[in-house]
Amino acid sequence: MQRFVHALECAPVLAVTGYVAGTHYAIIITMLDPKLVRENPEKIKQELQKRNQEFDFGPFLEIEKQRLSLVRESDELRENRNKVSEEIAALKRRKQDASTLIEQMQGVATRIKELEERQKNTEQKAREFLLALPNIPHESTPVGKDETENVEVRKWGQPREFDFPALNHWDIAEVLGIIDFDRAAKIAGARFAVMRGAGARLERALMNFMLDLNTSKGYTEVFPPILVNAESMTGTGQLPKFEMELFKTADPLFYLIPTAEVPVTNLHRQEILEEEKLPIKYTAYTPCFRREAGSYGKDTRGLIRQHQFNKVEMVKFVKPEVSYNELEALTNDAEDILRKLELPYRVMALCTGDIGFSSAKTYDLEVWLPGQGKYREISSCSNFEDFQARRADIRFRRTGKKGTEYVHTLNGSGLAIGRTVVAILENYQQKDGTVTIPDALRPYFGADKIG
RNA sequence: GGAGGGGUGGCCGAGCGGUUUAAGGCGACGGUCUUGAAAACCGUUGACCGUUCACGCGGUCCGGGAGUUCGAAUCUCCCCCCCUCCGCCA
Repeated sequence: MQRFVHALECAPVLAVTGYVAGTHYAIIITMLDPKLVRENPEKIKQELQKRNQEFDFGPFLEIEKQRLSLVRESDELRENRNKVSEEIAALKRRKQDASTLIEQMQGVATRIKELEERQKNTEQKAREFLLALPNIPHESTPVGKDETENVEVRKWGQPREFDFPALNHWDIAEVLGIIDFDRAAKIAGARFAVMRGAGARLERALMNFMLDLNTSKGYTEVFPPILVNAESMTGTGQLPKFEMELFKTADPLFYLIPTAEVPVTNLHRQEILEEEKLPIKYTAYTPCFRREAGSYGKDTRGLIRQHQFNKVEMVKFVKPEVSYNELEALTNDAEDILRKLELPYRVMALCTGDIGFSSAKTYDLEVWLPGQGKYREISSCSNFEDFQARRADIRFRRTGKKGTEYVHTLNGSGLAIGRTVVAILENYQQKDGTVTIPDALRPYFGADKIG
């Protein structure tokens, strides 16, 4: 029941296959800081144990030792080569014989090539190891083995008391004729829906409502491509591990985004941002596409788990020292949507055993669904710290300081539209089968009820 | 799909095998001059890896990859991206 927005990050850890993006520029594909891992293996190992995952750092450290000595040796040889090449150039300019030096350098060239080959080899191995390491949980992330040990942080709103049996959203929708699952199955397949009439309008009203609310808080609206290349999927961490969760096109190859996080975070891939531009805040509406492989039998009915769904996302690029304040603010912004819609919800701090691969801390927002008598995930707000930024190479420069640092990236749904439709239908259903529309949504919806 | 042009430092732009350790310009920063500013003049001006307590030193980077060579921004091959025109289509 927990997994929705971050289903991707929570898929079982697969073997890393040494994926190499078909790329026209080099991607930095480390995740945790290699130097940090090399120098504090015991500490990292302990931190990752909180996720119930064991890693053997021995082979990695051995490889790194080899790699560094190769780097040193080939750097020295190259230094020598550069110097001698200059001498050769000088001799030739004076029309003197340089054949002895040239002969010497032939051997050096061979040796350098050999070392480069071995260096590349060790780099690849080290990289594979680092790629498989998940992010280190933040100290405030509760330690726990799985979703049963997530911690409820706060609760808002009182679930409504019904004087009639509360229906599931698909039953409500059927009576109203606003969602057509059967015809969706005909034209596409299972896990698709046709929104119709007031249903389609509700979907559209929610998008606009959420985007307007987010932009009023300083988020810049973007409408990005929903097909992206392999580099972008690698930058945010969907590739190589979670390829099975993605839809893709055949020729040419593009990936359909599973969340707006992918194109929006990648907006600044391989950029160095100026300090005064931060924080950068984006909000984006996009359709999202997920294979939902491995979730057979889960939420097969209704709108909860679809191959295609709409979502409004929020993404932030911030300075490291403020990222946890920004996470609280981001979560509050997502909560604000639920409060304005007057939908009861609770906020869960995911425990170390349940947070996503790239996340250091995650809050899930769970909305009350009377039809199921349960709270269900409707938003997931995460701080990735520098984990994604390192991978996607997004840095910033402090004004007046030399050098660069990685930004911290955060994102959260605000909100998943389909699940918001579910929540409205179930929470606002009336005895006569109609559904009233929350006050805040009426200007967007253009009516005060459905039916 | 067809034809052509192009990818060089924050930006513009030269370079087409060895005084390029990437010319020159713009911008930015520091200084001189000035009551202050402008102008002028002088200087500085990236990223990454390794090494060092530090100053520094070394290496790599001219779209990406492979090759030729003692030596590649410069030559060869493959790939990617951008632009222009034609065709086709929304």
